[in-house]
Amino acid sequence: MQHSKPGEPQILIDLSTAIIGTDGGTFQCRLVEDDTETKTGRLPFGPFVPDQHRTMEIGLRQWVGEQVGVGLGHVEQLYTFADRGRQHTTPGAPHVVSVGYLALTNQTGGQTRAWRDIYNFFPWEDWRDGEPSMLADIIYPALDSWLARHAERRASARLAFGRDGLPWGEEYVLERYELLYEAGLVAEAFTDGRKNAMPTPVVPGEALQLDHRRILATAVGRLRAKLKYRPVIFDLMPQTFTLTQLQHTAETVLGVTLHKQNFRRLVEKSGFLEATGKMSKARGRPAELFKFRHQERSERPLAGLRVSSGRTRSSEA
Amino acid sequence: MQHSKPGEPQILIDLSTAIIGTDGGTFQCRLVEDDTETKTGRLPFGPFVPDQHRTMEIGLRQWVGEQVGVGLGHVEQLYTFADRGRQHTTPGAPHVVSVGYLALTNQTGGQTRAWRDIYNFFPWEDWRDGEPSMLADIIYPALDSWLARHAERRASARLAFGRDGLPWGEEYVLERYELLYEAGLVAEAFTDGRKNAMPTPVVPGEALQLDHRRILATAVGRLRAKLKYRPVIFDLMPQTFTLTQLQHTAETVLGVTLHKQNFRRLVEKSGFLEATGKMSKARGRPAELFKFRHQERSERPLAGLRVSSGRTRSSEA
DNA sequence: TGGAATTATACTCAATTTGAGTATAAATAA
DNA sequence: TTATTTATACTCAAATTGAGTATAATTCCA
Repeated sequence: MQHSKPGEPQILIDLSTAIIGTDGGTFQCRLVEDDTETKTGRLPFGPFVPDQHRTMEIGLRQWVGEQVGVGLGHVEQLYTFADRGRQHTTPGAPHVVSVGYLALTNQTGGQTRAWRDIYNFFPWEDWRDGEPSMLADIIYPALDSWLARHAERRASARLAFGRDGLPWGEEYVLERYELLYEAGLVAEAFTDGRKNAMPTPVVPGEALQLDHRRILATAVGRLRAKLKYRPVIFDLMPQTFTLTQLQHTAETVLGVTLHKQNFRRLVEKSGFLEATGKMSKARGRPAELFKFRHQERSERPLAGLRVSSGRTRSSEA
Repeated sequence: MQHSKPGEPQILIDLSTAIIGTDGGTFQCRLVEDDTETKTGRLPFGPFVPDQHRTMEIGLRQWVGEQVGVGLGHVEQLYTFADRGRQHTTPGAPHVVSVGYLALTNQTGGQTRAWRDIYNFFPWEDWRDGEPSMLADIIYPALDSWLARHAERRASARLAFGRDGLPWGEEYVLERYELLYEAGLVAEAFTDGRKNAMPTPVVPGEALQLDHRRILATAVGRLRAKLKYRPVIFDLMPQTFTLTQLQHTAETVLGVTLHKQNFRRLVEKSGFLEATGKMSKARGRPAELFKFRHQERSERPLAGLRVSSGRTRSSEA
């Protein structure tokens, strides 16, 4: 069990963070604008330097602090990606492993253009107006022709995309992206030099540098799953908010619409909310402003936020 | 964003795997016997060598294959640990980061003594005979005296150990172990040189080398959580099994007892089981032998295996 | 040989949770 | 002052869950 011999290429670890927030119905991720030749964006990231950073999370906070100026709420490690051929591809260079993190913030911002709508990168994930037509029009035909040659992936595709009567599971974001990558239908498959990749991406959706779209997919999938059993949604909210604002945030993250009255019932009995007595002023009847009870955070697992979808936005009109 | 400069110590990545199985009511983990000076065991592990291993999972399978001879079912990456002071502590040596994996097997074995009962390492996690008395006798007093000096960890401790009327959440295995470590009550805290650590471990439970008990705690916590929403339990079962055997496996993993009739109902309607028509022969009335329907694996998320505990073993008598 | 003990399985029933509404209240906009 | 918009309260049936009771099919052993 020798470790590495002198001649072997070094391993470097990159910490890459998907900083996620919402802003009035848009689902945002903080990107860093690079002046590289490629026009694609990237996540804030930087090397993990063990001598300077006692833990990876400390390193992450340093890079985020240097590259981005937002306060972070919940921070969580996602996954460590090390597949050859999906990171830096310069031959002979040290091998780079990336450790992906998810960080939540309630400070998304208009000030810079660095906040991008996450559904730009995964347009098939937004079902708030019903099933995106690109699924039936573009994705399913392309996927099916690939599945014809790769029958062993059929079951995964059924589950991931909820086909043949299976339900769409909003948390399978990574599984869907990975299938599209394997099938050669997204831009990164071509960039990474996969044999079956199409030179022009078949599926709509903007690419990111390196494996950052994969990390972002992992982040979104994890966040969607976590929303259902932990009170992380409050890290995306301002100090006080109405129940409708809270619901819109949940809908934005999950990419589906929810039944209003049932959402109310769920969230009210969860015990996480405290009425402030103040009222919001907007168009219709004013709504009560609530705030998150911090003491409760660690007590209850927030059983709820089960997805029981309401009507879609379009059918609501 | 320079990567590493020439003089900096190298980073090495270790792949460490908790191989978990069950055998007639015992919850087992495969350890490797080392002839080091310490008498503590370790998980199978080895370095990740990017030039030889296209992915980390390939590397893992190589190390497991070389050190252990079992077939693996479900394999899943757990977490990447890099805290300074909790891995190899030789000063000046390259910094080692460990990527922990969980692997399930149905081939645990009497042949070697390398299979150890997981509850040896976490005796407070086994509630099948009711709440272990060491909690009230040893752990809570010691923890409380530490919490008196660390009020900021009070809320985490309440949640992790289910105190003041909160329920015991069987999946918080890692959170409990980490609190005991932070409080200096387990052997590794002393080995790692934490200031508040007791020279003799206060809390019962065998230690492992390096941070392997932490990785094992992560594995058990993840497995317990996953059991409730994915059909991973079948990776621990032999080809055919009775419903009671299945229930015993679930109870062994979760560390609690379950209500028999309701467990039946849950698992029968899940659609994962196929009756074989054969019968088991044992003491009482023969039970039907079932097998896992592989085609179903990817279809249903196995909503169930909610923990609704039955009577404890002791009160059953 | 014939209970007693042991284990498996079927079925019941009340309490709770969920899904999908209807009804009504309190504002603004025209 | 009436339509529109949004918020909130309440209802009701279906499904799920928690906790049993009842009964069937074996082996153990006196």
